[in-house]
Amino acid sequence: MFFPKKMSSLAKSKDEITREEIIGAARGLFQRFGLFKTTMEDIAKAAGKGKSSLYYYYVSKDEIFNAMVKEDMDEVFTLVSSAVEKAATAEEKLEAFSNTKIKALHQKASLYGIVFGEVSENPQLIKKLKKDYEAKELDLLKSILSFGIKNKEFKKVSKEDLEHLSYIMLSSIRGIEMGVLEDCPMKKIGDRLDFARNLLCHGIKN
Amino acid sequence: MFFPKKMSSLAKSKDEITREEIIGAARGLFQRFGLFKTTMEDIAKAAGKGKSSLYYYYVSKDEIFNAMVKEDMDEVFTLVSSAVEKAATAEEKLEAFSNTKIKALHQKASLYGIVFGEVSENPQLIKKLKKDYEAKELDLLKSILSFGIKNKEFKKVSKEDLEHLSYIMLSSIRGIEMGVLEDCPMKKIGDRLDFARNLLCHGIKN
Amino acid sequence: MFFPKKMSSLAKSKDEITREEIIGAARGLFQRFGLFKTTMEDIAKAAGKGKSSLYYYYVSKDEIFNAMVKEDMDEVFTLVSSAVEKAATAEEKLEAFSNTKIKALHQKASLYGIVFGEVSENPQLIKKLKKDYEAKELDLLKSILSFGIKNKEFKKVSKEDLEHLSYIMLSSIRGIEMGVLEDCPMKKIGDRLDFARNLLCHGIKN
Amino acid sequence: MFFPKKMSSLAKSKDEITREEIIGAARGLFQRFGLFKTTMEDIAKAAGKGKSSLYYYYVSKDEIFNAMVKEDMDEVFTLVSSAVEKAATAEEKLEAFSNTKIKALHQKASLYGIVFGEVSENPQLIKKLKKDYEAKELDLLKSILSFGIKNKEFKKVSKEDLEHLSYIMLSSIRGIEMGVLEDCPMKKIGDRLDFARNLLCHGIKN
DNA sequence: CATGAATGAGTTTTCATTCAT
DNA sequence: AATGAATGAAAACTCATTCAT
Repeated sequence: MFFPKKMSSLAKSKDEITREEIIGAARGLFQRFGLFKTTMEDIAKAAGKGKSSLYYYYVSKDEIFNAMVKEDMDEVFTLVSSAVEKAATAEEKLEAFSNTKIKALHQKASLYGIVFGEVSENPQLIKKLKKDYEAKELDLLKSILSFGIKNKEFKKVSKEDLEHLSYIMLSSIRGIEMGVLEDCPMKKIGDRLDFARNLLCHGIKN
Repeated sequence: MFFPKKMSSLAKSKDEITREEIIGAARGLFQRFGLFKTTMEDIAKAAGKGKSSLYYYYVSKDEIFNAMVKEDMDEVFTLVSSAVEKAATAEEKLEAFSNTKIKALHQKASLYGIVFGEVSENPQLIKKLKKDYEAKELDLLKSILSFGIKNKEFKKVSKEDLEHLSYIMLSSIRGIEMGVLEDCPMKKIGDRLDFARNLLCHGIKN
Repeated sequence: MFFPKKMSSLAKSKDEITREEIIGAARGLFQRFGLFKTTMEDIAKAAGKGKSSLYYYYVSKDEIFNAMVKEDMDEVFTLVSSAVEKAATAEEKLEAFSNTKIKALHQKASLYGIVFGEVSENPQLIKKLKKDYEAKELDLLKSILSFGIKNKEFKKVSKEDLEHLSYIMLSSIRGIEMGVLEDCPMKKIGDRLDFARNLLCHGIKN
Repeated sequence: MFFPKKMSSLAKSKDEITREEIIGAARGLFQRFGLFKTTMEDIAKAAGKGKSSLYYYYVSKDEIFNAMVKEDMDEVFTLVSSAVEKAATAEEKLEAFSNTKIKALHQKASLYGIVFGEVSENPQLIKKLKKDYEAKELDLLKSILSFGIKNKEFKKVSKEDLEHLSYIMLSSIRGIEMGVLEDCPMKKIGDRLDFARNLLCHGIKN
């Protein structure tokens, strides 16, 4: 044979594909109905599989839930950070950050219902996921601010204040994004983020 | 009988007292375990009543939940707005707003689990509650800003921007408050809110 | 009122009656099909109740099972020991012992399937029940033998041998009774026990 | 190929070897957990095979169970009867019988959990196995007694009484052996069997 | 007023078994 | 010869809710 038995890491094994299918089916349900109101029956039906087949791939409903959350978080972060990288100035980077994220969240509204909200059977796992995700976003934000300072776009601030500042920015962005949960139109949320960024820059820009 | 059946609005009828007892018992449970994980059995036990007695006072678990949410929201809002009223300057009012709210939320962490998160059987009701609450907070914030402008503390802004601004402030405050859910110590959250307020004022103060 | 609220210990509360009904319904099933093959559905149907009602009275299937075993054991023992008491001589007492027990077991064949056999979810409990029951039977048997010795019916034996002897007798009786499980007709088992008792009193050696 | 497909009855075909492996793996599980609590998954894992492979060799879980029981019974019986054969006197034969059996059962405690206890899906099969086994033991015992009578070790008895006697002896031995199930130490059970055998030869009456 | 009793309708999960490869 | 994948059928257990008293 020409091909090795172990596929290259890019190709997906059949097992992986099925797992993805299940997660995919679950996502829509979890987003709309939440963890508790979504039943295995629902997921199975949506995935076009037997209920017990789900248990062949995942140990429990909770595991499906957690797997989905992790996947979504990773995806959003990848999108956001690559958009940030492409932007030239710090201000543009900030814009990329909030704009990309808000767009991604639009599709993955689930993340909010999850990130704040329902507690899975294994809350520690979700909490860790959340914490890790936040830490990554925070680092990204800090690096943008540092870049802006080096760049003379922003005022120089103490290391401590940089910490504070980035945290507040992240929180504020999240607070505004929350509107997603309240069916606020994307456009409006985008405007608000722009406004806020603008506002913030007059407080911190050189 | 000497007393009229309909008591004065201040005095509580026995019925009202029992309803409060139930809500009170439910609150602790809902805060700790959420809507779904809290059972009627739990509430009944906590209230020292028979399970079926709860149905004498409330039509369903959902109704208990909604009643509790409303009560908490009202209480927090009353606290916040009276603190705001007492403060002299706009900046002090803003400080009173965030400080009082954060203190109140500390005790009623439930509100966040609820405000974003679990969807009750009757999501419309909770959504309306949320919307009303937000509207009230928004009005309060707008009035503070208006006061500050009239007061010459803040730059004059267009009516439209006032709208935007207040909304963003509210969202940001909420985002920062979110830390409550992540077991962030009160002090730290307070500091962050101070920092943010400060920051904001350099962008909008005269 | 004339009657006290707390009924006399003889009268059964409605709750107790229902519990008995459930146990009664379960008994037939457990005897025929064993612990695992008998489902809560089966028991509920047999008791003329809803499946979930069973859970109102008993925490789990295992609890029903254990309750039944205990009840049966107590009943058999009461029957046996009162029959023994009525008999005059030691040999007659031994006869009463085995005869009464075999008759009782005929109706409660369950006990054997249980006493040796299926392991409930909570094996410790059943094991304790078994041990206690055995200890009571052993005491009874020892007292019969002692009575026979004092009576000059039997040879005097050391205290240690008395212990051994009673244990062996009990085990042998049990071994023979085991035939119940194999659908051996009552009469045959009775005969064998008579034969064995006889044998025990004379030996087979030249 | 040089060798015929059908191997001589001593050599084991690969198929037979695998079947033995499966039975071997199942034995430990069945002994510890019983028929119902042992899953095909467990057996497969223990056998180092895929779950579905078991079905290539055995039609059902029940068949595996029955095959194991049969194997164990045969093994124990072979051990016992060869030990009996080697003994010189009838009394020594009786001793060999009970001692060898008790030692064998120590390792195969399963047999008791099975012989009395769980009912497989196909109870007739197990019942037949049990009956056959019992018949063989009974014959062995009868032959020992006959030998003893011919030998003048034992009193002459009618053919009918011989039947009775051997059955009772078998049952008694089994009853005492039962202690195995209750974690009674081997030594103690051996002592009891000795005591009983002794007793049988002398009687207890004056 | 209050509740003990009862339950229907679900829920997650388990597992022996099948079948295409 | 062997098994990975898939599943139907059932099981134990839960819980909001009803209702007679």
